[in-house]
Amino acid sequence: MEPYDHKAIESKWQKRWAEASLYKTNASTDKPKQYILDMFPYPSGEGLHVGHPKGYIATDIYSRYKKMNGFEVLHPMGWDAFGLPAENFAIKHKVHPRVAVEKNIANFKNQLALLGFNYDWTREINTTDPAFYKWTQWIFLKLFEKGLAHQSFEPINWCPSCQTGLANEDVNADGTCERCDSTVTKKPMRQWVLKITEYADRMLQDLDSLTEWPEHIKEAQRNWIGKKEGIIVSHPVVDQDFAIETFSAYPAWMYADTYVVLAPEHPLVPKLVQGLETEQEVLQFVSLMASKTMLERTEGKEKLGVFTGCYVEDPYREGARMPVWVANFALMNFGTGAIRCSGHDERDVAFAEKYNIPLRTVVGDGTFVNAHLNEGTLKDSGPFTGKTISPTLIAEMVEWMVKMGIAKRKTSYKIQDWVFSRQRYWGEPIPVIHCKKCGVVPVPEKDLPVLLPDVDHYEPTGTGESPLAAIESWVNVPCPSCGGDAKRETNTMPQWAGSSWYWLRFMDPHNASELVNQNIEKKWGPVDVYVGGDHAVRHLIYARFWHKFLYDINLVSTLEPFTRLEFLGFVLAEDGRKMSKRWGNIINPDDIVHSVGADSMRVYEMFMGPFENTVPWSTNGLVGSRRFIERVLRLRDSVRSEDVAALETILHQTVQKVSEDIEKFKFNTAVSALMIFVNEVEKQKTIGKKQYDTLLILIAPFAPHVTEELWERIGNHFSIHQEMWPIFDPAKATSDKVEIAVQVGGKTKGSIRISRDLEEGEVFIRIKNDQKLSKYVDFKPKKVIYVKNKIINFIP
RNA sequence: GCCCAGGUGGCGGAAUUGGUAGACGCACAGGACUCAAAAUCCUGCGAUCGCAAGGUCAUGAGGGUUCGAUUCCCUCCCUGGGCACCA
Repeated sequence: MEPYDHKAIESKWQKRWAEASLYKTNASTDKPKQYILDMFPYPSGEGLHVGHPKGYIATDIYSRYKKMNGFEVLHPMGWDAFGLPAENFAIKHKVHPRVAVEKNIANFKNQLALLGFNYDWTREINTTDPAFYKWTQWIFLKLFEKGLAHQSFEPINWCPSCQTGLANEDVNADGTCERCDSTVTKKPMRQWVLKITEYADRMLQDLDSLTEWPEHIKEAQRNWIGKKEGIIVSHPVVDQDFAIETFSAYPAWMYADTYVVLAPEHPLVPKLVQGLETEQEVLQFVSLMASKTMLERTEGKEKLGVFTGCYVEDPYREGARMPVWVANFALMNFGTGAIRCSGHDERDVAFAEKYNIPLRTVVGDGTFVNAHLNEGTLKDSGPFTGKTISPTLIAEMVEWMVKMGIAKRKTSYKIQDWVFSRQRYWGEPIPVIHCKKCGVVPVPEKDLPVLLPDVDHYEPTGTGESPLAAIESWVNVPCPSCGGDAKRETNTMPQWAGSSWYWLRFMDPHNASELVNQNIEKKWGPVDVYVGGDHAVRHLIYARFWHKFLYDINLVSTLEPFTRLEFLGFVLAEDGRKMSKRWGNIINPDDIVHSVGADSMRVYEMFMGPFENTVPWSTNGLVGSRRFIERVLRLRDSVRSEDVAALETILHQTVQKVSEDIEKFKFNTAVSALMIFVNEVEKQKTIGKKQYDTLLILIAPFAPHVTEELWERIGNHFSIHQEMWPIFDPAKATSDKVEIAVQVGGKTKGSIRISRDLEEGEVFIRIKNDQKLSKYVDFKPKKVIYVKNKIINFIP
């Protein structure tokens, strides 16, 4: 065998493929389409580590497989390059973000090129390209036009280190910034907000239609949307002419409530305490809470509150008055910001005991019963006394409350509107103009894109203004409406803007006049398989939101952007930790390609384990994949012109297994099936030419270079990647002999090789005649259980 | 606390309309080839008792259903992920 010179082979074929434009998508064909997409990368300055290409390898294999099965495949790649990481990198290294991004993209492309991917690079896109972000801005204007983008002045999440406002999705569960881990504070400021909440219900409901999405992703999105159905109850304030509305999700327990709690920022608090002797104390408490982050405010789950001195009427119990408190645990952004509290909630009980507020219970004998259980028989509950809580009863109670005018049905969501402006340089300028006379005026479509101007200082200002505000020549413009003096919006869009619609651009990347040509969208959309990790909530929520909006304005033809989602598991370092500069355990794919070749790396990453599992890198395992390829190379010396009959069955089985496994993204077992076949060929010592061709085609998506080389060496025509995928014959994939287990009383005693589909009596005779097995059946069985081609079990 | 996904050899993992647990690969051990080493090839490799034939135990733990359970049911433990003072 000639030595396996992976470097020569890989560079030779990468060049040939490029010269032949082998991977260019043919847009005008009658073939069925497949749109196979990776979550496009953020071109960071660190470059790729071996974990990054895992998903790209999978989509590469899948799209090669689909092409060989007669599909026209759209498999593009692009760059998500706006946002904080590029900007922070640029500030740190004192280069313009544009320059840094260009350099990083070039580096990423070189690294990807080494792995032999079949991307159609003629469709490459970049979110920071004005030709691209023109349309990102255009979508914003449409959102604005439809009332889904508006300015807000509510306090928002503010990262003091990144010096910008953040969306809820950008804040970790522990209240830190997702990018830099600084503690996020609240800051009141003007910001642009997208009304994603208007789509919350549809995004929740349509999750059920996404049958090819992993359950855990859908569950994460359900949690994030956080829909809760409940009721709103209005409580007239005693001796006042206004009322407080509370939200409750457990209507069966309303008769147990004895007091009401308001969130510190509830707008009625100042009005409620105005002129009362409690005013000072309450307002002090409110401003103390306002100065704290949510995390600090609820630290240690300690319950803090203050009595307003006011009471409200309880519409459930005539004459009953409920004291009104302000407390740290009530949240303004859920329900109405006001709650009824009872003796059936641990938190409410703890608070009441601390401040000596009387409690009531409506279920049980005084020992604590949690309302969340929705179980038990009601007492002291007006017309419902004596009834047992059930879904039917709850529905009945709500209906009665509505009829009596006590309550209204209300749905509350955890998801918040999307804070869409950033006070940073490296993002799409928000295309609006502020005019003293006309107010907010959208930039006319003909003036798009609003180019991001060059600026001397792109560091964040920290003043709540973006660095763009300092460029007077850019900021000052005539109002498009009245022609008077006006100023441009200086906030930019968040990193997630461009990635919220980019899959549409790939379909039609050079179209200057439309966001998407609808004929082309109907041809390619939606994405058939979308592959990536991370972003279970953010990117996938935002993308679904924009896609639904684009559907509503008749630009796309489907309700969902991604039919099937494959979520990948990461590659850990060999030491089991995350690959990170900090640990010094990063493995660079360039080094692996250099030492064992791209093909070995590709095979190994697919063989490591199930695609969705997070698995540590193993250099030993990598060597195993290299050995497999070397064995395939060596097999070439065993090729003869006639097919080997003894290999036919297993070859058909292998074709079947590999096809089914690629289809299901079970690449690890596909590789294993290929190894089993190669083992068998080695046992037979010989393989037919056509059989070897078939084997090479099966391996081609996994190891495209070496199979192309062998394809040529064995005298076939360029290119193996344009061959048709082999079809298996189900009849030939089953052998006529089977090995079945012989059991006595359910315990396996041995096995016997017999003809397929043999009758029970025949099997019994074979076992009787078998030297080893006959001794196990020298009794008269009470019962015999025979499962054809599987087991025979003799019950004594 | 609630929800989701998992728990199988020294390691990654395979097998589920219930039917021989540990495929495939790695690591390890022994052997062949070699002056030697690497590479390659052959053999072994869950635990335990046994010279062997063979037996017993074993898929997080404990119960259950079944001729038969990694697979189905119940209770519990652990790991990873999402949500969480959410009314």
